[in-house]
Amino acid sequence: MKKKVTLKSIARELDVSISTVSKALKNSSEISLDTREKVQAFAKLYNYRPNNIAVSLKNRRSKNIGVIIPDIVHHFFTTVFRGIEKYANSKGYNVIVCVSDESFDKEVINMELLANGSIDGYILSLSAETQKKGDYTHLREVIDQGIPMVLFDRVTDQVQCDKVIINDEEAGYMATRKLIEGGSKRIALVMNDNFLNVDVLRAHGYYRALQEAGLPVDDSMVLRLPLQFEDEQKSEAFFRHKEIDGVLCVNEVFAIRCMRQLQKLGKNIPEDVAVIGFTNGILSQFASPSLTVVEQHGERMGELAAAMLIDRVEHQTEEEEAPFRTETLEATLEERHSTRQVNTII
Amino acid sequence: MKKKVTLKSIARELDVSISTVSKALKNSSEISLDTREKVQAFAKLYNYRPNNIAVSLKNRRSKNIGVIIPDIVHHFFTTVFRGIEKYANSKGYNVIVCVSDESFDKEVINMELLANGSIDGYILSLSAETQKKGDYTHLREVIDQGIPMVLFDRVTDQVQCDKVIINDEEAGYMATRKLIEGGSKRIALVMNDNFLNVDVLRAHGYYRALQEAGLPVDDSMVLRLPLQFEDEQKSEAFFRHKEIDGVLCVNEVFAIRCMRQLQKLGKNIPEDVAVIGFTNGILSQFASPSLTVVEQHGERMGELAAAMLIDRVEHQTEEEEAPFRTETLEATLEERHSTRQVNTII
DNA sequence: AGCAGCCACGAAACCGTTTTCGTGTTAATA
DNA sequence: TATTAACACGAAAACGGTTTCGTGGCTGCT
Repeated sequence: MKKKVTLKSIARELDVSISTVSKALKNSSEISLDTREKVQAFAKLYNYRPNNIAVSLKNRRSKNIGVIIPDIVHHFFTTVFRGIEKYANSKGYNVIVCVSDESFDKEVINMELLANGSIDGYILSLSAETQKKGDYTHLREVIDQGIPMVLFDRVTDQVQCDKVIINDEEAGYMATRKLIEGGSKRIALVMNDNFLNVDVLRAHGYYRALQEAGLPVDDSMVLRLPLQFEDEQKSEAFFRHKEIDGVLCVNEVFAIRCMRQLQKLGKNIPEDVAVIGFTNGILSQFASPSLTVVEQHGERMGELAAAMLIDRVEHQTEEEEAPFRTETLEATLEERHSTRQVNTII
Repeated sequence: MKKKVTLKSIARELDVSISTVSKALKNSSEISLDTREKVQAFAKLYNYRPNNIAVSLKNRRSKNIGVIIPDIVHHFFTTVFRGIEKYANSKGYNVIVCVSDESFDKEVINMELLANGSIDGYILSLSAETQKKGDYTHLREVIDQGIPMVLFDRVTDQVQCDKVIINDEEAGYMATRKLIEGGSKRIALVMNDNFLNVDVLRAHGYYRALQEAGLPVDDSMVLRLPLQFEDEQKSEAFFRHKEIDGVLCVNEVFAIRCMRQLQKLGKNIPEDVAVIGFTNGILSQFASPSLTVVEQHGERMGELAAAMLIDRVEHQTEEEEAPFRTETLEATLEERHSTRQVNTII
């Protein structure tokens, strides 16, 4: 193992001072051309690279951003992550990822782990447990310490910071409208039983569309499932005993599983029952029939979150900060074959 | 924005020296109980947290590990990542992720970005371009600098370091055997055209199984597709003009797309054509018919890679290092409905 | 010759820790 | 009473950079 080449070692070899080496490598005009060239040549030869940690300590900037997400084996979050990583890298930042695993405690621990100097700011999406619990003190503490933070997707208005979301209420409305326009009258909603804010908003949109269309709003048409959809019987019973001709699901996996169960019960999709899910993942494309979904534009979401965070990190001043922003992306409907075409003959 | 509380600020407030504070917080017996309690109480009150960067600089350990993967929106890699993250976190390490995007240049850049102090070691899977190019100097440089590295899945024997792989040749053999035992005689292989080492090994296993069963080994039965499967026509033509009763695909997406195309051509799966893929992802579970796959045990792979890396990081000495290890996990066959049962009546 | 001013460089502080090595005070011992 | 050991703490170096400020030597001008 070769010993590291540092400013000090270069200075020693070349019999100049450390400061001279440092300046020479930065091509400072303070140093004579002769010395500059000599130092630079030597540095190149021995493959000198400044120590990131030392630089970080000196300018109190790590050039790292911390990303905390509930799950990593998950299409939407990886998509967002890709956007974050892409943008961050282009600005010279690295990304440290922590997975909260939908657990409040892990979220807190992960935040603390990163809180002290490791990162310049956070990008995070709340864990299900955190949203259920409604305890956001760990977020506030971090913000109070002056560490910038951007919340995305699963956000809360209990915390003041920058946020990036999609128009979930409108998206839920739009998707439900789509089902109604396709002729569905008895539309079920399948959501998590974990009180995710996004689910609540999507449900609002769903209710609004039903009301507007004069359709009955019936809470028994709402199926609440645990995050992992373990409860096969519950959903099976639901679909068996309900007369349903449309289903809106808050994610892709729910949608696919519902389609399977409906098909097992002899229903044709989309003829008997039309289905729409959220998240335009690989599953939706390859399902049969392919699934109509609400595209959440995860990658743009990630880029935007990273841009907002880095902007704030780099313009941090002692004076009052710029006001917090909430950017809302427009969800779009990706029509495939699990829904019927709009009935133009009314 | 509150100013950070540091050892220095605590020392100033309590009118003791920095060293006393440092020792008191570590509960050193060198410091009187009185002072210890006083300092600890003060630190707790003001929520003191040691600066990670300073600690890193001091002990030349960042407690970060760098993970470089070709893609993040990808079931297998996220699964491995989950294993890495889980293990690393349990040992107090954070994980910095960089995505090479299957590009050689990005792989090199990412490695350099992390090379100087940011991380204590790398875990990486080679990009397709790197494997095609066969240029591994960037890896050797890093290893020469004494930074530990663990390669997983897409590895090369051109580089001496720890590795974690599955028995790809054997897995390819086993999967092909499965098809043969189900009665398939004309078995196609669908692989990447990018010379991934894993593909080559799986192909070897495929050939071996064919030969052993006395089936013709015909190179025209091998379909090579670009990484993203953009070439719909090529595969369509392949399946249209070949008489095929079994397909082995080197990944899940290939398998699903092949199934779709075969179904479009009026083939029944598994009756007319049996299909096996690699990667036990969400897609395989929900496809119709559900896909028989080779389970690669990504999460265990990640854990193992992290364990090997951290072990090496923490036992780094000036003397000669422990010899490099290559750990091989056993792939297993996850049987679902895209294959026929073994024909017991011979 | 005297002075200003520039050039090229070095000393030193600083970022926030850890850790070694003193050192002054007190109590115990001869 | 003198010596010593234990105790409790502080000074300072070190990790590897950046940056400010100072300074010696030289040039050019009057």
